[in-house]
Amino acid sequence: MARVFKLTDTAPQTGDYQLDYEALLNKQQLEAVKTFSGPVLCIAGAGSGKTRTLIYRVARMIESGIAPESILLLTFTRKAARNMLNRVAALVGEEGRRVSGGTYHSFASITLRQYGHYLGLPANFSIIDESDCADIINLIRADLGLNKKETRFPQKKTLLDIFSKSVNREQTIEEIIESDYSHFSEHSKDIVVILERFRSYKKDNYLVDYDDLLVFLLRLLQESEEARARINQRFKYIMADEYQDTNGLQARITMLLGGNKKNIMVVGDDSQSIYSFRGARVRNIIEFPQQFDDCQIIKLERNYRSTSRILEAANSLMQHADEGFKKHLFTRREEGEKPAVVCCQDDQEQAMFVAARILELREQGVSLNDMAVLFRSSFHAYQLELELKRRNIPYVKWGGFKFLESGHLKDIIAHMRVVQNPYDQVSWLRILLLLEGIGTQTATEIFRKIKESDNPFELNEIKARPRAKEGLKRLSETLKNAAQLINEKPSRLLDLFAEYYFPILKKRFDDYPKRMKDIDALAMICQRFGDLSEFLSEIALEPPKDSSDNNMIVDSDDDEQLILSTIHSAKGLEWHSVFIIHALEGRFPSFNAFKSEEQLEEERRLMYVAMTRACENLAISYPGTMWDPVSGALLAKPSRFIDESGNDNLETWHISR
DNA sequence: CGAGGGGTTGTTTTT
DNA sequence: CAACCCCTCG
Repeated sequence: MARVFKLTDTAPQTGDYQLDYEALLNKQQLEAVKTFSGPVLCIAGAGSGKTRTLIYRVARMIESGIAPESILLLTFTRKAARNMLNRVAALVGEEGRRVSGGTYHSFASITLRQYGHYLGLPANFSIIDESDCADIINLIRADLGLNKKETRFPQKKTLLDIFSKSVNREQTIEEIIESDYSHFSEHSKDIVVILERFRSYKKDNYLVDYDDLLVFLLRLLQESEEARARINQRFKYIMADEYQDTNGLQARITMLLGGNKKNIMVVGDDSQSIYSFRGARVRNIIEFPQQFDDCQIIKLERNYRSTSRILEAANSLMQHADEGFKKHLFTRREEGEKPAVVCCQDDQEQAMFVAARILELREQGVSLNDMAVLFRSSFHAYQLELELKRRNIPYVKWGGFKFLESGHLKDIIAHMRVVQNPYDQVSWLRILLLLEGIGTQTATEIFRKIKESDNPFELNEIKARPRAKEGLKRLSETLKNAAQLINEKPSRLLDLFAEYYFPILKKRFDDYPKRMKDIDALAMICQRFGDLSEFLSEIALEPPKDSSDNNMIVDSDDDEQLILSTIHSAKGLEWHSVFIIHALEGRFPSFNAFKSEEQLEEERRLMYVAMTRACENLAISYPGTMWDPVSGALLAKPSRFIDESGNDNLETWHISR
């Protein structure tokens, strides 16, 4: 009898672990945790303890003697990464902090600073965010005279969307225009010209945008064998979370990071893929195993989160979906209450219902922190926000609004950028336009002079109208002072500019006290950084957008707060009680999704994500009728997803006044 | 050329 | 409720 001897390079499993993995995990979770080598696909249904599994896997690796630095954990948000590293540290101690991790974008940023020279990219490149890109595109468009066309020409934001889709979906500009923006097809030549100018602008100014980060990282791994070898040397175990939301570039990056050993574990759930609008491909996770001959597939189907009533409704919804991996979530939790379906008269009544029900639950002892209201798009919550304010219910809103996108903070940051890079055109224009007596013409003219000058902060000689003199002088003085502080902590610079900016703020905005508080909050964040360029690139990469990042943007005297969130931002989280509002055809599913079957599928998965956030209580509500100003239609049909969740699984509630 | 008023527009979702 | 466009006045 021949014996097949299986070679593994897994550390000895002698059982001398500090943690009792067998007792702490279920069978499937344990299997995922114990398998270190080779490719592994872990299909983790909603609430199945995915994060727990990842954390214990890292813990066990470290306990087995694997160097924490050689483990790379790629997650979707930096918040998730930080959260995970904290939990690992709580399990195995400080060693856990040495695990490498972050988003694909932040990983790209760090790696490119180190190895970018292999591509001819200088280490001090600046990362620019979306609105920076939009500003640059605006400059180019004006320069080309394309802003004064008789026929409708796409807005800067739309142009940026087209460029970004083209990168992330790996299609040509023409293809994107044809499929998504066919009404602009007559302009496709001009759009391509703008893209070319945009690219060379970024190259000349050492600017890198979000999409470039991925493109350059992939190129680095593909083209420089030396860089790839060094990176593979460093990272021996790759784990990627939320793999269903990766795009083609990210998938190839993951494969290349795996090197020859292919110690790659990807975790995700094809039913929760909700980012195809920015190029995510469910295919990545579905076809993952086919790229290897020895891929292990582990499914986590036991749900620990929701009551069985909620789970039944969610399962029923997904029976209408075109699923990749068949799975059926089950729970051993109690039955619980049926999810409620609440038909309200209109938007206003819905807001009143949600607010009143929240207060009722609050009376019953549910903390506001354990409740959340979820919606498809952030503006769906406007009415509710008014109602909550009226009733003094404290809340925080996630998604939509971005802290750093507000004008006053961008102004401050523009000043800091100019100190870092005195030839940054977009920032110069921005700060010059703030001055009295200076408009676009003068500002452009001044910048031309600055570009040729050896002493860019010397503005006193510049010719401008008399009323602009005073402002220019003050700006010039401040910038010269700032230049002295360039190697100090960036918060000193920020303080300097905050003082300089205050009179401008006061004149420009009536609500300046509120905006001043934002600037203070930014100063708070800034204190964490020791170096100007570090601050500027971090802030571009992950705009801190809510108080949950311990950024203290919200007054901390309310320790109990209700969460309002877009479903996208609610990913991975859970609450005792969840409200889903505006479940109305045209809102959710959104009008924009009626165009194609795939987009409707994605809306359904979005509803699935929303429903599975709830542990005990779920209420789905909709206004009976509502006027939609965009389409000019009267929306009056409840969302198809309510029916699909199964009438037997739901309980209808009526409102009485 | 700049400032300020007024009207219009159109809003998915995020790194 | 923005951001944007267009207009008029100084």
